Amino acid sequence: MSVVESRQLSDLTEWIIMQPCDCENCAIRSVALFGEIHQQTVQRVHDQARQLEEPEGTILYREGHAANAAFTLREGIVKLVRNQPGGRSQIVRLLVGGDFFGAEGLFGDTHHHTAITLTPVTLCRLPNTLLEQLRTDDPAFSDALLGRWRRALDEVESLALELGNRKAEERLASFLLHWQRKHGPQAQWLPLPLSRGELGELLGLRVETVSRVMARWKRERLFEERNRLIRLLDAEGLQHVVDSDPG
Amino acid sequence: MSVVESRQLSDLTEWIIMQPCDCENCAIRSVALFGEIHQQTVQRVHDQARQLEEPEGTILYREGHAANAAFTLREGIVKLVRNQPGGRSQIVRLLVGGDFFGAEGLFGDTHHHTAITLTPVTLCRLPNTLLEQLRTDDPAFSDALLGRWRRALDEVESLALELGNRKAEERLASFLLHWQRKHGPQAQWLPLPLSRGELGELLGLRVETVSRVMARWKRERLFEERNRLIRLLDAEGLQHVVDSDPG
DNA sequence: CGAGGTTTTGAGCGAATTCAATTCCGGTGG
DNA sequence: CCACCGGAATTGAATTCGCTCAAAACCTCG
Repeated sequence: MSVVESRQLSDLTEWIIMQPCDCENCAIRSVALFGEIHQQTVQRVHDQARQLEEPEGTILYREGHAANAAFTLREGIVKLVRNQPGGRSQIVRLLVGGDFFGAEGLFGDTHHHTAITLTPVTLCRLPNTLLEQLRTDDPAFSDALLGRWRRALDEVESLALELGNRKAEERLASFLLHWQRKHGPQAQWLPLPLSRGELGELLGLRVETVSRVMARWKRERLFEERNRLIRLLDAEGLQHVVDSDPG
Repeated sequence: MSVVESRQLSDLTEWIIMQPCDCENCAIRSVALFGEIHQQTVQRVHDQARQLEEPEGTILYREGHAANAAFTLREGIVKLVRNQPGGRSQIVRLLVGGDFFGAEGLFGDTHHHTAITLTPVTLCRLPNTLLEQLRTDDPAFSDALLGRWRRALDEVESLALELGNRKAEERLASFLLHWQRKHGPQAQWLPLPLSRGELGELLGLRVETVSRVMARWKRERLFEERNRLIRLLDAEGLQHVVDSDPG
């Protein structure tokens, strides 16, 4: 577990401090869910959606619990975790600004993951009632959803590819490069708010394995790390690790 | 590779023998894509969709190629494969009767997988033009698509869970039980049209590993196998293998 | 400073792969 | 009908990779 104690998103007091979502001037509107949609729809969202901020380590919802709302992530990073009966768990997706998640309620389902913030986040909460309205009233909304879902499927398939076909070092190198791309290739210092254990949960490895490899790579100056930021010093070299599979 | 030589779905001659899809009385309509949809929509599909039959080993489409049509699988089994630069590949999904796949064209994308038949199949081909019409005209169609996509996401996440957290025997046992469930718990003999190598491609294991485990299980009479059919003799025992993880 | 969590490092073990060889099996042609 | 062929399945031996167990070093925060 993290050093941060788990908070629950359930206090009534939370609701009082929540602000209406500033949809009109939302800086990330172009990448967020409602980029492609009617002004009228945006207005409706504005009325019903609520923006909230949460610290690191907050459980936004739990696997198996009723799905009363979906979220749009504006700022920060969230992990979606799926648990196994046996006590282990798998991070199935890392969410960054602009991502939409938690809409299982649209199908009358409970949540399929546990969503936990890895950094302080700001997000918009979209109640089920709103989602239902949008789906029935604005066909562009369904299309947007469809696109999101397809992209999510794509990402998880890539993850399965990694898990099934690559060995430890390749997975780690591949992840670092992927993370770099996700934050723009020009970015120097990337946030990496994942513990070694969490990297393991994502890549199907044990803490010790992750630690060993990353410690060595730091010694070999393939990358450096400060606080929870990393900088790739030799992307070339990392790419070489990925490609070095004798398959 | 399989003993079946790869056929391509491209001959013009194929088109001549294709029949209009019998959507009205389609036996699997309730489970197929258009179960929940207007009569008018069904009619339109009837006009434009074409039913076709293909033998085992047919490549329906290739990863990276233009996505001109999607398919509904009526009978048979299809694998969706994703390739790695390094030459390896991962089966990301096994499709059975009623499944819908290959709709990447809806987003202007090329196909994200290679689709290969594992048995003789009958399927309906839905050209992009039809898909576009349906999406814009019938909101229920988008909803149905959404549901399909969500279920697919769910399955792939489960696969990632297997690949990331379980060891060889657990994955195999888990797969056999899952396959049993998929064909109805009461079914005695299940088709298993996957070679050992293909099971490995699905579960992230080498041929030899799969063969060793399955050969042992046959000796221990956990299941039996004839032609390409299997019968689970001790589902209890297999479940125990799955649960035996010390995690 | 001390406590609790995280990271690192070491040693030994077990699991799965690799390489290599043999057996099995269905189909083909003599 | 049977020998033969090619691909798939099986089995063995050696190796490598990642895991487990254990302990030490490191933070960070109270």
